[in-house]
Amino acid sequence: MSNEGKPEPVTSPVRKSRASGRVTLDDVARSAGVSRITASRALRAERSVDKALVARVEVAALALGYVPDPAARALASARSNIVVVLIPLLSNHLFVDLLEAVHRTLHPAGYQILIGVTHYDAAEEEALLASYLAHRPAGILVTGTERTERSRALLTGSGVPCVHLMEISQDPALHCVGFSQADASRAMTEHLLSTGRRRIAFAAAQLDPRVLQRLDGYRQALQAAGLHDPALEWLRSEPSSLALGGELLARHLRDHPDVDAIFFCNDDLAQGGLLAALRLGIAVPQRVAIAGFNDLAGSDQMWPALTTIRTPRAEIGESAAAMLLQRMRGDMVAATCVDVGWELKVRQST
Amino acid sequence: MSNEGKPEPVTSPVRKSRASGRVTLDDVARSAGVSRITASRALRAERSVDKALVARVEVAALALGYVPDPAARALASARSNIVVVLIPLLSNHLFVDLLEAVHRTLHPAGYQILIGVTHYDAAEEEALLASYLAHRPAGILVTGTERTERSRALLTGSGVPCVHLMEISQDPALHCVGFSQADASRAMTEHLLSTGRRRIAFAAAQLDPRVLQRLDGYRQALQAAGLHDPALEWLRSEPSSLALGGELLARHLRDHPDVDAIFFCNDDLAQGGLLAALRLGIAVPQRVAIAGFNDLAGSDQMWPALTTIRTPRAEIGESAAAMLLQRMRGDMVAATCVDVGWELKVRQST
DNA sequence: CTGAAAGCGCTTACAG
DNA sequence: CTGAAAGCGCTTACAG
Repeated sequence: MSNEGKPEPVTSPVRKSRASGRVTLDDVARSAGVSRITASRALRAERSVDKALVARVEVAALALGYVPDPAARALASARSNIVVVLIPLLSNHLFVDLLEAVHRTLHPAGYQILIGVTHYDAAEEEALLASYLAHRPAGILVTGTERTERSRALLTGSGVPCVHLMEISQDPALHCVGFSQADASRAMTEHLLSTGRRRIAFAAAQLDPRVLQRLDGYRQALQAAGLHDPALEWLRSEPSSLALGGELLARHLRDHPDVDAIFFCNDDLAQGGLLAALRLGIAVPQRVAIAGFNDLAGSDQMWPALTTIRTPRAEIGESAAAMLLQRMRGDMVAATCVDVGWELKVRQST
Repeated sequence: MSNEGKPEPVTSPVRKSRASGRVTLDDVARSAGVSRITASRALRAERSVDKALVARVEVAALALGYVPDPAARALASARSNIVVVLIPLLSNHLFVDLLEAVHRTLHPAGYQILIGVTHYDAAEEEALLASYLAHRPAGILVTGTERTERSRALLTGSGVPCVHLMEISQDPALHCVGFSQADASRAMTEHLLSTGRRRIAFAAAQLDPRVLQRLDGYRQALQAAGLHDPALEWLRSEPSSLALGGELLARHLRDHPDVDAIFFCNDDLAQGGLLAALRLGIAVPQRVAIAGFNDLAGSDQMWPALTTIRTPRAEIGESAAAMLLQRMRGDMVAATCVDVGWELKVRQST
C-alpha cells in the first residue's frame, strides 16, 4: 500500500535530536513557573531564594523525579561530588576496613567513591592520579606519604584537597591521619623483651613502606638491648597470606631452633604462624612466642589468642574522611596531622 | 605611589573567565593544526582519519599532557566510562573478592568503578540506583537477583547493560553469572549424611537471600533422608563473624548434645566454630563434624582444615565483568546466564 | 531576590 | 576523509 497523494501521517517524524529524554532542570523550572537559574539555586540552597519559590521548585522536582546530571554539573561548576580513594590492594583487609570507614562517612554527605588500586606501584599510582584527577574530584584520599615527585606535583597542582592515610608526617603542608608504625613496632618488640625473650625474629612480607617502618622499630628495640641479629630478619617480598606465615614459621624455626619469639609484621602472617604451630605441635607461647600487627578480625579468636598491635583503622578512615569533608567545604582544619595512636594488645600467644 | 597618567600595567587584568586552565581538545587541535572534531576522532580512533593526522594529533596530545574531560565527554555523548558495582557489604570478604576480580578485569579496559553499598537493604539499593544512574554509567553490576519492582524498573528503563552476580536465574531477560546456592548446600548436607551423621544442624547469620537458598538446600537433603528437625536450624539475623560462629557452637551444642555435625552457612562462622571447639576441647570431627561454605582464605589453614564448598568468586567477578564488557561494546552475548558451578572440598573437619 | 546570556569541553548530526 | 554548527544540562558572572 502506497502513501502517494496522502498527507503525511500525524505521528511525529523521526527526530534526530540529541535530547536524552531525561528530566532536566528546565522541565522542573517550567513546571514550577520559574527560570532555570532560580530552580538551580533553589535546589542547591544557594543564595537567598524566596521561600515560596523554593517550595514550589522542590515539589516540582520531586513530582517529576528530577535527578541532577552530575556530568553537566561537573562541567559547569568545575567540581564533582566524587572522592577518589587510592589504596594499594583490595585483597588486604586492612585497606578494605579503611575503605569501609571512609565510605560510611562520605556517602551520607553526598559524595561518591571512585576507587583506585595501586598495587604498591608508584608508576601505577601516578597514572591513576592523572586519569582520576580529570574527573575534578571534590577530594582525594591516598595511602601513605611516599610517592613520586610527579604524583606529588599532580596532587598539589590540581588544588584538590587531599588527606594521607595510615602514616603521620612532620611536613606541615601534608594533611594526614595515622600513627607511628615504628613506635608501635618498637613497643611490641620491647614487650617481647620484657617477657624474657632474647632471640626475637621479625617475619615480614610485601615489604611496603609501612612494613619497613615496622622493621625499623624492631631494630631500634633490639639494638638498644644489644640483641639484634640480622639473621633473624625473615623478609619476603611476596604478598602476605596465612599460608606464607605458616611457611615462614616452619622453615625458619628449623634453621634457628634457638628462636624464642616471632614478631610477624601483620596479623595475616601471624595467624598463619599460629595455625602452623598448632599443626606442627609447637607449643605457643611456651616454646615460641608469636606476635602480630593490626589486630585483624579473628586474632582474638585464635588459640592461643594473638598478641598484637591494635591499629585503629576505622578511626583513621573516619577521621580522614571528616578532615577531607571540612577541607572540601573550604573550612580550615585545626590540626593538619592527626596521630590516632595504637594499642598493645597482650593476649595468650606471648 | 599612584598610577595616574601612566599606561595600564602590561600584566593581564584579572580575567573573570570560567576557563579552568586545563589543556583542552582545542589546544591539542590547534597545536596539531587540525579542527577540534578531527582531533576528537583521531584520539578516539573513531571513523577513518588520515593516518598522518592521527599521528600528529597523538603527538600533540602527548606533548601537551592532554587528558580528556570525562564530564564533558559524558555530557556530549550521553555515556561515561564509569561502571557501577553494587554489593551488600564491604565488610564481607566474599564481596571484596568479587570487587577485586571485577576491578582487575574492568580497569585495563579503561573503565572506572563507582562502588555502592546496599547493606542488604532494598530501599537503600533503590536510592543508590537512582543517584548512580544519573552518572550515565557504561554498565552496572549488581549482587543477586532479588530487588524491588522500582529498582528493576530503574535498571530496565535506563537501558544500561546490567549483569547479576552470584546467583543464576531462569529468566532469559536477566544476564547473570553465578551458581545454584541450594544445590551446593544440598550437596554438602548429603556429604555429611554420607559420612554417617544423623543430627545435622544448620547455623546461619545475616539471613540474606543466598543464605536462605542454602537453608533450602539443607532442608531438601534432610527431608529426603527423613532426618529434618526444625530445632536444629540455628538462625540469627545479625551479620556473620568468627565470634558469632563460636557462640552458636558453644551455646547450641550445650542444648543439643546429640548433634553430630554443624553446617555453618559460611566460612566466617565455621572458622569461628572451629576455633571455639579448639578452646572448649571439643573434638572435631570425632565429637562433631564442622562444615562451611565459600572456602575463604584461611579455611584450608585451620586445624583441622575446614570442609567447605569452594565458590569461584574470582571467576564470577571476571566472567561477569567480561560479559558486561561485551554488552557495553554492543556485542550480543552467547549465554545470558553462566553457571560457574562450585566444588565440594572435603578436608579434615568432617 | 530573580533572570538573560554565555560558557564549561566535549560529541553528534549533517554537509561536503 | 574533514569541518562548521549546534547542543548535551548544568552553573557562573553580570545586571537589575
